[in-house]
Amino acid sequence: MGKQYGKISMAVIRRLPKYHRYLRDLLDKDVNRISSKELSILTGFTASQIRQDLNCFGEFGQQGYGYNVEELFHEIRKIIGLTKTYNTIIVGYGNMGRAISKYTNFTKSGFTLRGIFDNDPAMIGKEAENITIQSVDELEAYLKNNKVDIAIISTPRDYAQEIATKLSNGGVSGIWNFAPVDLKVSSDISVENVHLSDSLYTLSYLLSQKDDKTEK
Amino acid sequence: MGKQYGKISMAVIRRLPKYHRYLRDLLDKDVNRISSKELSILTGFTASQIRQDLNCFGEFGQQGYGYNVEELFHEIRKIIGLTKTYNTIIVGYGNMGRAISKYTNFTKSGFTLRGIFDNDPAMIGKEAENITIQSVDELEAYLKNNKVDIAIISTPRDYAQEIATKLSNGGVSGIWNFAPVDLKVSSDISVENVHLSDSLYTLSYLLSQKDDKTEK
DNA sequence: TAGATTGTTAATCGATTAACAATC
DNA sequence: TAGATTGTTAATCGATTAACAATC
Repeated sequence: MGKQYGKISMAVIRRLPKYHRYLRDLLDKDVNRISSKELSILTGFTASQIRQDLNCFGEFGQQGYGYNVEELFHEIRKIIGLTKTYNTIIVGYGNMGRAISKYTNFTKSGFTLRGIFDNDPAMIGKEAENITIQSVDELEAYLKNNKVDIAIISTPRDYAQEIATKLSNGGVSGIWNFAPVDLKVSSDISVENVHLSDSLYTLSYLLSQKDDKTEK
Repeated sequence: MGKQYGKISMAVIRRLPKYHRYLRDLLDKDVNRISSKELSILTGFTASQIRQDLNCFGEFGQQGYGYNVEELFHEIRKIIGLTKTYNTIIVGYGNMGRAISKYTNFTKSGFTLRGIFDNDPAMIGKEAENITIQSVDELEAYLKNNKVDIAIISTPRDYAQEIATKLSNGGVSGIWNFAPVDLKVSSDISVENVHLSDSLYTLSYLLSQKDDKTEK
């Protein structure tokens, strides 16, 4: 399932979701065709870059016409892997874990929540999102019996690595990590980090620099 | 407050929080000195890159010795702007807004939550985090009377641009945006996006590519 | 002093942009 | 057909890596 492409740079890969977003919007507005030039105005990428990006995956356009929005949208969905479904679990059901689990967009997109794990005895056994919250102690057994594609780590910082190791040994394919640490896992596992404080700190830096400009 | 530096690339800026993280860990472990070589092992950046990065902001090291951990940590904090405090508000108090507001790390770091806004009548007037939730209708008046450094947008997608415009007109310095849209605001405002679905889609792409490798 | 490691310049690598022939 | 726009190659730009003199 899904085509295997040559070596695609992370820079290109991280632009794919943005193409997806704008193409979906265009589709919602019943736009039929779009040129790389028009798409460049929307996305802020150059037309040249857009054509280069798309050509990593195939020839989706037509000279003199541009791209068919619906067709390109579906191609991008296939490229990203959104035509598949993913068995997902959440480990760490605190504020962030809950917020993620209730983010309906994900389930709608084929990321199906199958399990919730926490270490708080007060929580274990309760229901959330139609799933019974399990103890993290049962995580390893669960992984033996169930194929998990994506595990979401939303535990406190100090538990994250330990959980990641268990997930890694348990054969999980990918980890979506919300804990503020860089996980060490075997190289056959993909880890995507959401480092919120790193993001906020970046904003902090930009603001500090701005202050100075206006002061001088 | 804060030094004004030359043109620093975003690539460098986005590495700063990672330096911050590892230096804090080293400080916690009472490590006194560290060389670019040792730091490269921890962070995964090359030693050369680390020295280049740090030299954008000053000469913090010493030949033959390396860097003093405590000193470098505090320099990085100053560079990022973590020695200041920021008046912060949250607009959109759904699952994500709540999760962010309870993320104690932020308040500890000097990001002080001053206001919460939502458009749900059932919520307005209630207390959360010792703050009375206000109606978004009062946002503009609030901005007239209060200096807001950072506004967090965690509204549904379709409200985000409208809110961003109000924040922009109201003189907010920076926006930390959790809504899955690219906001159009005046160029003197810094916007830092947390596009969760973009992040998940990136992971999805990586998994799709992996599947194929193992199948062939 | 000798060894270690920085700060910094030069070389390399990769990503972005420009240009244009092919063609719808 | 003429105009538009792609796919793709070549040129440029910027970021990373390597090298090394300076010096603690």
